[in-house]
Amino acid sequence: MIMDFRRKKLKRVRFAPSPTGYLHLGNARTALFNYLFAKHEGSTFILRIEDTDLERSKKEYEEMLIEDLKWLGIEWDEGPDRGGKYGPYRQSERLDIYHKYVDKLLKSGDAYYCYCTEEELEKEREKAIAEGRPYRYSGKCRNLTEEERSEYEAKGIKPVIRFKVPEKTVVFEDVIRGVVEIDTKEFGDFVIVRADGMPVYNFVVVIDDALMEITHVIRGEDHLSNTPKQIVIYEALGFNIPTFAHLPIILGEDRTKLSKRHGAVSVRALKDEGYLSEAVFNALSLLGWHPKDEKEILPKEEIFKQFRLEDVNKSPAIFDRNKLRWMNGVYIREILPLEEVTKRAVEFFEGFGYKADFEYYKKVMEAVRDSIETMLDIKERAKVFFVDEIIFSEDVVKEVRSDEKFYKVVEAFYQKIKDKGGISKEDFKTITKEIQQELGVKGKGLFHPLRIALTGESSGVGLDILVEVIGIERVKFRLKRFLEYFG
RNA sequence: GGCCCCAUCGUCUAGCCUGGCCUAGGACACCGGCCUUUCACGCCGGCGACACGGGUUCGAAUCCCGUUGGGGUCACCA
Repeated sequence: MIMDFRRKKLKRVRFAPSPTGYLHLGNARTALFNYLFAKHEGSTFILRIEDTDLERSKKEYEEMLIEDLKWLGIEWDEGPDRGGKYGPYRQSERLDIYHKYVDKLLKSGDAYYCYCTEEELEKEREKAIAEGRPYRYSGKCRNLTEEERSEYEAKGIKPVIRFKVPEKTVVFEDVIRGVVEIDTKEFGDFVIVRADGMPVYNFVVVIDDALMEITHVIRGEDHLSNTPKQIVIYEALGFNIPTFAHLPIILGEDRTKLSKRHGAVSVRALKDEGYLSEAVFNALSLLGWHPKDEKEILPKEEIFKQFRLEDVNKSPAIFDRNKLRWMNGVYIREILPLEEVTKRAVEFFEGFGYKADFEYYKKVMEAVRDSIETMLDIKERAKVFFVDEIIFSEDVVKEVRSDEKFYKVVEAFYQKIKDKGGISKEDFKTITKEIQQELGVKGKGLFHPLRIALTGESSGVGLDILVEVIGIERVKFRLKRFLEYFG
């Protein structure tokens, strides 16, 4: 029994963004797949902030990252905002830890000081490119004598620290890509500590993943070529090597890696454009992965249940906005309860200057939710519930004038309601039935004039609902305006 | 350019490992129709793909080789 318990060691995964901008969809998908894996396996999910690039990292970005992740519905067990046994979870706060391991590598001879200046290296690099061969660091400073070192120091050159890469072929098995083999000749001795003393990504990521006891490193395919660099460090330090899973990257419509230049591809932008987090969550989980049956609208629990890393496909995917739009529409009209969609819609109503109380918003949402796909669509679709000053376009004027029944229909309707104190959907139906019989108009011939009179538009929500929601006084007001305008 | 990865409708994908059930399935988009006395939702139908060329095999989307195309990566960024 005790053995059994020990064997069931919890898996630990992490999402490690650098706070250099908004959370974009590529990273969001990586975070999501880590989260899905954690949920499926019952493992621990860690958020770690990779802010060793002092130039680009900003505290504000970290806060936005956390906000966006939470909005998406991704939760972590340990992180900079909530602590945990393996903290701190911000790399800028772990510098002393890194330096301990740098010293260790220096002592064991696995790392060395390098005094080559950036200018020198740049020259070498240019030369290599000119000669058509790939650039690798020459290893010039690998075996400096104490005298040579003191000479450089005396000149005031601040050294970087490089890892002494052993000559070998690194082999590892990636959960998604299978066996990957890369020769260390491909990269050569790389920098692990900058001249300013700040350690570099490929080094710190190893220390953190090892110390935080990460068992599965799930990240974007763009890190595939970094993996052997990291493995040689794991080996030099005697750490356990985690299991790797490199996700296919997400491409923009031009088939290159998704980035800022592809326009609004941050989750923040999606949120502002009126997408629901549930829909984004659902759509993102279908990029590179798919459930066993053909149902695509899936509640989170179902995704947790079915998600398996082994089922993630290898080919990159282009993010399909159209499908997200459609899916968002499904969530708006079918999945979320009316009360909930209305809550989400409030800020948009207010943003459009459509002022009303929650109950009114709810009625409007009930009327329009079948015909909108994002909250931004509310602006056009719900306008008729808020704006009484209708402007008749030239085309409308022409149309009304050219059809004598047009005016008559509206007038007849007005006559029937002008003394009423209220109007319901049913009232509307009865009245239109009467007009149908009296004037001999039906279908479009009947509804179109009323729609124009009440909204100025030739399409929109069901009129029976419209009149009920805006109420008798506003109906009278709008009809009277029409009649006066064309009378 | 070196190295690595990928390759099914326009897009997301099922099938590929364990060849025959594939006349290649689903979804979005698009087109047409039905429902609705108006709008929308919904329903039904249509269009549309195994990158190419060689093998292997009785049989290949599925296995092998090559070609082409696309992508990633080559920092004192992450």
